[in-house]
Amino acid sequence: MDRELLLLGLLRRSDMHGYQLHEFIERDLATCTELKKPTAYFLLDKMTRLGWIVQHEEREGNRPPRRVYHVSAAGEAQFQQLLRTNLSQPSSTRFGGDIGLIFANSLASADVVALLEQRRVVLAADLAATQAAPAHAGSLQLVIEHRIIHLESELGWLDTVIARFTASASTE
Amino acid sequence: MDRELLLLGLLRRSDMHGYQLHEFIERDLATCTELKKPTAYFLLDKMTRLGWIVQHEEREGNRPPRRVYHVSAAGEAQFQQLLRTNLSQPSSTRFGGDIGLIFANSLASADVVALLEQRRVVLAADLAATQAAPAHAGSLQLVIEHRIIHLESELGWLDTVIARFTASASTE
DNA sequence: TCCTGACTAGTCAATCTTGACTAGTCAGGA
DNA sequence: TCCTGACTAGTCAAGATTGACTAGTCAGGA
Repeated sequence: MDRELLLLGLLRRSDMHGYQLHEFIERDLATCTELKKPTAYFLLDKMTRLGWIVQHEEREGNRPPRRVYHVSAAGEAQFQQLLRTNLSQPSSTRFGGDIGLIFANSLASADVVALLEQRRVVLAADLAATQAAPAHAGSLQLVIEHRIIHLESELGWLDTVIARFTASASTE
Repeated sequence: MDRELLLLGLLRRSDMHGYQLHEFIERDLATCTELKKPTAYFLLDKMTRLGWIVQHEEREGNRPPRRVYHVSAAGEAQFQQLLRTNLSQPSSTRFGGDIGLIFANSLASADVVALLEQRRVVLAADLAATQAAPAHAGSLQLVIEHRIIHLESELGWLDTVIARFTASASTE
């Protein structure tokens, strides 16, 4: 339901059409969520069926008409509900990268170390890029900081993992 | 592809049937991944089509026959490939819980604080439960530790967020 | 003027995921 | 013996997600 919350929250600020929503999310919110174009349209259609938003055609110049979405009263109520749920419940995170570690003993420890070093480089670059990002206004600042803290934590953990495999590589 | 890696990795250890795989994942690997029953069967069918695994019927007593899966040579190669990719590339994490924070200014700061306190309680309980888990053997130990470190980091971050909203609540 | 490449706006088919269901087996009590 | 509830094994249809595609607009150069 996070994506529905996101769309409602953006539409609540100002009416938009689908493409505009998608662009905004890909450009400005890429750090905290992903929302492909067809998914955005799918969700907008679903929310229209549920009566959370209403759409109307709009025509600008001689460009083809666009569907502009507007949050209804029911949608506003839903937004409040979704927002409270989102804030009060932690979203459980699963680390796909841990699955490889479960099977790491299929490889020589030296190989595992080499592969994890690669992972480390990408992670460190991601952290550096996030830290270098310009200080954003208000609410997005929290998201950026969250990301930085998370990536720092990941790097620290990864280093302990690498250290362990390095140790076992020397005794093989 | 993480789920394919997981299934291949488990089947490589010993042949299993679908239900058995699902049970094992739900019971022992719930901390690091989720894999619903129909998804497991879907992926097993797909991997069979791709030639990564082969299935054969097996009958025990007068129970209904079961399909037992076995990793083929092509599947073994694929496993190595997927494992190396998984280890060398960090899996980018998205925090659905951050979406609510983007719109937190729609609520009174005092309300946000109350909601985040709830989130904190659940998170702390999760951490306590994970720390209390019995020390697992070898590779799963890494996953548990990862989870603990992550949850500690999340709690620390959440506390700074709560502090900020508490501060702004007092000036409203 | 005409062409090219970029931008806008959205659709489609294929794939993936899941809640709810079916259907057989078995152990233990009434 | 018969019934109930739990376990085993898997299916189905509905819903969600995405890569690849379509089709119109527009600016700028040849």
